[in-house]
Amino acid sequence: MPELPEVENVIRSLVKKVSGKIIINIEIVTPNIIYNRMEFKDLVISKTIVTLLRRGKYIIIKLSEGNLLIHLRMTGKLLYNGEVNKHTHLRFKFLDGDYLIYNDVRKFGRVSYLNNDELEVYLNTKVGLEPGLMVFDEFKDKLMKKTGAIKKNLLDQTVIAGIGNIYADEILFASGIHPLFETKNLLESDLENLYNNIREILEEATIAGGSTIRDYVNGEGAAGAYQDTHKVYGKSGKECISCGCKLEKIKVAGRTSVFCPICQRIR
DNA sequence: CACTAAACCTGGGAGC
DNA sequence: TGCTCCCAGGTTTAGT
Repeated sequence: MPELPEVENVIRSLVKKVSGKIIINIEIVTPNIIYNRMEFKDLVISKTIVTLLRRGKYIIIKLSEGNLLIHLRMTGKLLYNGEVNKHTHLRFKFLDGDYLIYNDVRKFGRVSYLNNDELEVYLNTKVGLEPGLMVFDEFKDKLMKKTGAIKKNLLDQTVIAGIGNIYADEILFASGIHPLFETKNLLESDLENLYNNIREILEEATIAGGSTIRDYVNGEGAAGAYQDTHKVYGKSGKECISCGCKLEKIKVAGRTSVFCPICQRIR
């Protein structure tokens, strides 16, 4: 489900609500969701939530000691005082009676406890450039070290963090680049277009509350609106808004990719 | 080393 | 109505 704009909206919707809350109990319905499940309760109960941060698609809940690292994968949701149902796998109860639940239809998401050193090591090895903070030269250097198709490299979280299947397709369309275009053949002008579109599209999507295709809602249960702005994602067979020809669908790096064969020609 | 397929799961939609 | 098949905002691991 969630890519950078969605994860960012989860955090923005929750940070004021849960900061300062003291965790007094955790109901673990589905232990598989948690990595260090044996010690998890002992490590987390009685800690206070300091704040929420995002790195790529990861949610970091900073505690008075240590951190919760959460990845929502496809259908994970963090909900503040949300509805407990058969997809609720985790429930953090606070001293004041409020609570935070982790719901996930497909159970792909993961939650773990990491101390500050472990968190830093993990993020440094797994998570690449932050789109809103990266400068052009580091973006170019890191991307041009990769081989193969540009779409595969945009989805590589160790290069740029936070781009998923929706925004990769939207970014490539906005940049006029075919998803199978070889990264090594990108021109300087292509790189500039990509850099600008990555930042602009993710920022606009974040402001719109993210994209809700099916499941996504923020921490208060509110859907996003950016799906109304999508130009290619999920629109195979429809007309290109720019040239009017039919959008096509191919598989790249195992993911469905929609593009305009005229506006995104392989040069 | 690089790329692909399978695995992890459940549910919605299309087609029959 | 109901069954089967395909597909899904992601990542890791096993296999070629």
